[in-house]
Amino acid sequence: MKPSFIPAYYRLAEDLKNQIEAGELKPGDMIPSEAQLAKQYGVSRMTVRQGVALLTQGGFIETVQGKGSFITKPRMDKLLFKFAGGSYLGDSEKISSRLHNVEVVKAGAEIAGKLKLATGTKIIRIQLLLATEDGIAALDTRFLPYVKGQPLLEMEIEYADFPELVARHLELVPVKNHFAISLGCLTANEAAILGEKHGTPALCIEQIVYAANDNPIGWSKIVCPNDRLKITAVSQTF
Amino acid sequence: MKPSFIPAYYRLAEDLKNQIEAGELKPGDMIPSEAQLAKQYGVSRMTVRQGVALLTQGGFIETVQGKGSFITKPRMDKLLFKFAGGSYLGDSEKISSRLHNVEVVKAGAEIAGKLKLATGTKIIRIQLLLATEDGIAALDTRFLPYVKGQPLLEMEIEYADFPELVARHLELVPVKNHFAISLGCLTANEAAILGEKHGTPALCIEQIVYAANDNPIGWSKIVCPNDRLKITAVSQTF
DNA sequence: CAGTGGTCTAGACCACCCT
DNA sequence: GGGTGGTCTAGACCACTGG
Repeated sequence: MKPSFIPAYYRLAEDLKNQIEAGELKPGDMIPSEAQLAKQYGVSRMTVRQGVALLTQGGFIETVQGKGSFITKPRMDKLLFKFAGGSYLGDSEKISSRLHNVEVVKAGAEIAGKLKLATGTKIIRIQLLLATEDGIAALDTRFLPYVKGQPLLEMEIEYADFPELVARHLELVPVKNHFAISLGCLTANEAAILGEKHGTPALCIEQIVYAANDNPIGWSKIVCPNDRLKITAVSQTF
Repeated sequence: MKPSFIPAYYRLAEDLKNQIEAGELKPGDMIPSEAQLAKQYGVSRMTVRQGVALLTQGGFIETVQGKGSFITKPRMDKLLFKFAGGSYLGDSEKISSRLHNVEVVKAGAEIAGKLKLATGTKIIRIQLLLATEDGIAALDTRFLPYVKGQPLLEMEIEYADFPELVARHLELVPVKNHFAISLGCLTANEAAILGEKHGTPALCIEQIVYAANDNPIGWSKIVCPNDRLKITAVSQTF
């Protein structure tokens, strides 16, 4: 309120956070009550609550009505993966993508199922080659419904995120992105492009983009038969 | 304020959220100003702000000082993976783990490096076999520093999360968990246990648990030479 | 300049928890 | 009951944005 370059609630939150990180307050401990903090810092209770809310958001404390606010144990079971760029590949890695081909094809049973379309429906297949400094790392095959009179620009394909690309082509807003990572085998087509044998084991990263109402609007599968792709994540406390 | 089973700020947030989800408010649109909403709902501005804060937290809007609050595009590049149970395996899958062996061994160069210990330091190696209904799926090999006079109970090993186990053994608080997923090959030891050949390609899930000051206190490596393990995630909007 | 969000107050009443 | 957090008010002043 008075003279302070930073908000009072922020100072309060930082103070408590420092106490937690210094170990003065341990998991399970209760922080001072809002009334106490208000008195101690000479601010109103609403201001205290604003500071406490920050800590709650940051996952440092949990508040329980009628009891108090308590220091939490860091959670280790929620992991945040951040994907970047058109290729959705991990973190700090330097990965470049190159367009391999674009074709309009008829949906096979598998793809038709994933995109909830009838078998044989025209769809667009885009294939990108992903490379690190060590050479070609993986193949990204993407499918999206074919929309008549909606040309795809090469520029768009190479530089847009997949959800972004799908959204632009279909003029829809993507709302959900589902990922699955597993060990799989190269299909004949994939093997041919990558210069490997059909059936070679590979890291598979599957991605389905949904619009509203759980309507699938795009499918992507990255296959990597080598160790050049690495997906990393750090636990998050919420 | 008056009689309402649900808080006023919550009603306000729900109203706006519904308008967004119904498409009445599109990405980029500005929501009514706080003053307008206060008047419209007959509540004070602080109450409005509380509701707006909810939407901000939920990732539905972004507020810009001096301009207003605007509907955001859903983010697709942040993915939340949830791991469950001692085996850290994906989602809805039914996976059971069975203790294979526990030994005190001397750290080789690789493990010593990961845990920032001197080569040859005594460490505990725990190996768990993971199985689905279809059979054995993977091998989880865990390493943690050996602490004299701190026995490990089998119960603990089988049922605790790895970070939890490490924490209990070392009497430290784990604060960070780093994951890396890639394609690797079975070591001779892993292959022998799993009944596969040395060098067989496998899905590798590496996990390092850190305490304060980026001090590594545990390392785990899951190897899966088949397709029975699947890691899934859904995009999160923050 | 007017309009917006950002911070803050000094109270109030309520719902919940414990003893 | 007394203590806790949860909600809410009716103002105030500030900082930032835009025309």
